[in-house]
Amino acid sequence: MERYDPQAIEVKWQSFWEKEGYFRVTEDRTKKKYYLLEMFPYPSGKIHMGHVRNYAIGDVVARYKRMRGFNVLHPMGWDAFGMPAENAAIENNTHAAKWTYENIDYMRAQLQRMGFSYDWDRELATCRPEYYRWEQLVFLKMFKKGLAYKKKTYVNWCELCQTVLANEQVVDGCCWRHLDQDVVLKEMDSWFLKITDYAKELLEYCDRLPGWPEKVLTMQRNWIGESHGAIIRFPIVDSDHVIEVFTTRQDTVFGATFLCFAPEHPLVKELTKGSDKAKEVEQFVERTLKIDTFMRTADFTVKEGVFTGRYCLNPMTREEMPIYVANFVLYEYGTGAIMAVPTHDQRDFEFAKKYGLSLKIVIRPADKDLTEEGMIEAYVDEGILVNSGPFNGMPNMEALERIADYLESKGMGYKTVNFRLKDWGISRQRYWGAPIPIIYCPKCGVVPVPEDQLPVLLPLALDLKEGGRSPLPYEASFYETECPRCSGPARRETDTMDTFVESSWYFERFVSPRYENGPFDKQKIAYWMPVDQYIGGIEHAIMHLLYSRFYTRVLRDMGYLKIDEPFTNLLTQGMVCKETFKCAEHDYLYPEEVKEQRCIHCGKQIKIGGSVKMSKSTKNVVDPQRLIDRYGADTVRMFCLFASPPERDLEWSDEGVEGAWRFLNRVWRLLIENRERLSDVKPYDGRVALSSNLRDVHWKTHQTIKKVTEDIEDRFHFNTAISAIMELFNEINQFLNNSKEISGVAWSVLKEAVEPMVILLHPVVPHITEELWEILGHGKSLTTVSWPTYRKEALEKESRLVVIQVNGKVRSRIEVPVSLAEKEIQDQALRDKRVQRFIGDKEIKRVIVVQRKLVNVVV
RNA sequence: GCGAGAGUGGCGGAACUGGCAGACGCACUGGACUUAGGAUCCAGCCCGCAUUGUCGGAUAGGGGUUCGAGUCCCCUCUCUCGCACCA
Repeated sequence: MERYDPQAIEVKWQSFWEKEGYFRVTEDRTKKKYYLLEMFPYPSGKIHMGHVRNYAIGDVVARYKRMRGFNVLHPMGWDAFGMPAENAAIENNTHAAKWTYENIDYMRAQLQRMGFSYDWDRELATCRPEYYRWEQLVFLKMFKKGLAYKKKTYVNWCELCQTVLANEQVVDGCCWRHLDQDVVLKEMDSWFLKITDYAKELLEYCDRLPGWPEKVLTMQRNWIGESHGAIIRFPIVDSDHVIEVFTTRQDTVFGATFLCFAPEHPLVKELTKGSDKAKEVEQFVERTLKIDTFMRTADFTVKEGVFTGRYCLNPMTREEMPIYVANFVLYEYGTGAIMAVPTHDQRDFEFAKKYGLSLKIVIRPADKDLTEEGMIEAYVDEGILVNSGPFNGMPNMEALERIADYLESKGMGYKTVNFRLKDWGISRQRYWGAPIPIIYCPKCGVVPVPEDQLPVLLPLALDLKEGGRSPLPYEASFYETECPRCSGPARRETDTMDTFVESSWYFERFVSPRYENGPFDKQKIAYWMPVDQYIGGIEHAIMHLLYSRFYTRVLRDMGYLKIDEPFTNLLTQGMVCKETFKCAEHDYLYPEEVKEQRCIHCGKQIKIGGSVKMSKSTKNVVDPQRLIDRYGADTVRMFCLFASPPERDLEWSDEGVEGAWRFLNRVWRLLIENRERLSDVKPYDGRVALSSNLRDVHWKTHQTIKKVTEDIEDRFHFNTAISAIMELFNEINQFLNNSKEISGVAWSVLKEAVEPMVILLHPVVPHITEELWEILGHGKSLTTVSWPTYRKEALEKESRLVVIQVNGKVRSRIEVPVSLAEKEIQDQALRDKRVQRFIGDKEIKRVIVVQRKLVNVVV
């Protein structure tokens, strides 16, 4: 008998599909389009299990939709700019570009070996000028519309490296390359994209994305963080300055007794300049800024601050309020300053207690009395206004509105909506990224590179400087240029763009990846966009998806496309996890470093850790390549899909892979052993009456088609779809094993079961099914075969099992005809011997009958 | 810390709308076949039992709603993801 030889079969069909060009698509108006996209990978070296899982999920959907008659766009490309290339260049003494392109070649071959049905003609890499030139163009257009602007910001800086550090390069407040070197915050001029202009729309459209998981939408809503409130102006004593604060509690303004600045606030320096407080304040600011923001502002962190020596006036009471700098105030949120109402805000209360600042109650609860002296925490609930001049006696919810109106009428402030969302900082002081197309001219200032001079090429003949510094600011041939306006000597921007910019529009470039007259061909974009189904890791739930939604709107407002949202449906898949091995001496160990629960280096007993996301740092990775070599791509695909539903984390199990392998072998054997008989008959057509065994096979066949179709179509639960196919297989197999002689009718029923089984399996394990389909005597490739449909008549059964409970506990089961009336079922249930035993002589209080399912007798 | 999720046998998971808890697979145990088995086939497999019963208990822990809760509500615990320069 022919053995199942996945290596031979898989390569055979991969080259067949490629030769026939089955997955290359063009705009075909006779078919419904379906744009399926998985998040493109960063070319880090070789594919990992996370990729395999993500793309296996996508490939099932792509192949399924094709079989349902859709014109499926399924592209793949590379998110090719980024920091790991720079790190690898330093470590391996190579060039970021060389490293990246080699990785791409290797990983492309791996993806092809997995049999994913991509249209490879559309492949793109974001590090190619043909790609990033359009990003530069869009940047220029954004600059001209005021959507790209520069402002000061703070970055992590290592004095030894003389470079900016990414958050992940900061370890416990120190540089990752110099663990004894404190990271300092350095002020820097950076480019920002004005995503806040779209905050309102991005928020509102969260309600119009029914195809997205609710948890992702909730996270996005919270991230955007809309809050309604007011800006209130506090004039500074002995100064022309007015401090604006944002508050959602303008109802408490009469109780504001001091004011706090965020440490970064520029007015802090100005107000203390030359005063005796200057030094103390500066030291506090410096100390505070070293602590990262979320530790600094955590609830449990002690509220700290320093008095600036200056005062401002409460615009309502005209009383003087001391001005502080406080650790819990965020510069990035609101105006970077707050009015402190210690009686009605817990943080303000703690701060006031610590520094002996005055308290003034302005809201009184209905049910109890409050006194300033007796307060042990802030009163933050609703109540009636007191000590608030004309607003006394007003419920605070009403006062919110009325006080805002009053402030507005007196010019002391205005109602406003504030968002937590900040503008998107895109400047990176890095080499391996897309250059920002701006020129600085001593005479003309900030000048955009003329569009006809694009792209600003990233010079490839450069190496990273000491400490990983970008060579761009040191490379005269790059930065020296002439001003496009005055032709005088000028300097290029040497910052590159955040790689999130590339991934914010690649899905739009895929519709016309070689188009040379603009970022995309409008006709094609009109046909393909939006993406019907986007699939990727849950870790991108906020930033990547929000940036993409923003960027798509920017392109819309520039007239490039007419859609609002890029992704109609979203599937967020969980991580691939595995247990870890840890040795007391040698830290994390690879599985091959463990022998009989001991470390092979020192012989110490190892500790088996809980299952966490596969990663190099915890050494719990499984290399997909090894599995492909051993079992073939089909087995790997099957395991990834079978082990858990996509949105949950996947628990890695080598034994589970073995199980998938065995199942494919069983399917293979069943067909090979019966190939002659199966190819000789026609599938059962429903005309001849069947014996009960055969009727079960027939029923199971149609039941399985229904179940698998619904599992894939409605909820992407491939694990249960595969289970259902396994059940059908078991049914067929058992029939074959239990029958001494198999009639012609039986063979036809078996064929009616086996063929859909092969087709249903095809999206999951495309190679083996193609081979089996051929063995069954079919000429055409399975990729062109339609998805099977089930016959309703085949699913009808004449009787039904009804569960009988007494007081909610199952006590008996009866078979009843489907047509039996509710009353009849109830009677039959009550007559049941076992039920009677449990009822005994107790009184029947109530009987609940659920049609065709259950009877509950309450006694 | 804040925001969002998740928790079911030895393990991965199933139970989709509140209606038989544990489908399917793995591991394990016993048997068959075999020169051999890490191949294959058959059977068993949540826990408990001084009543082996279509008995009792059991879906992280505690409480509630309901004729009925893994599923809905409240509290607690644990784990995971995101937190704006990793992608």
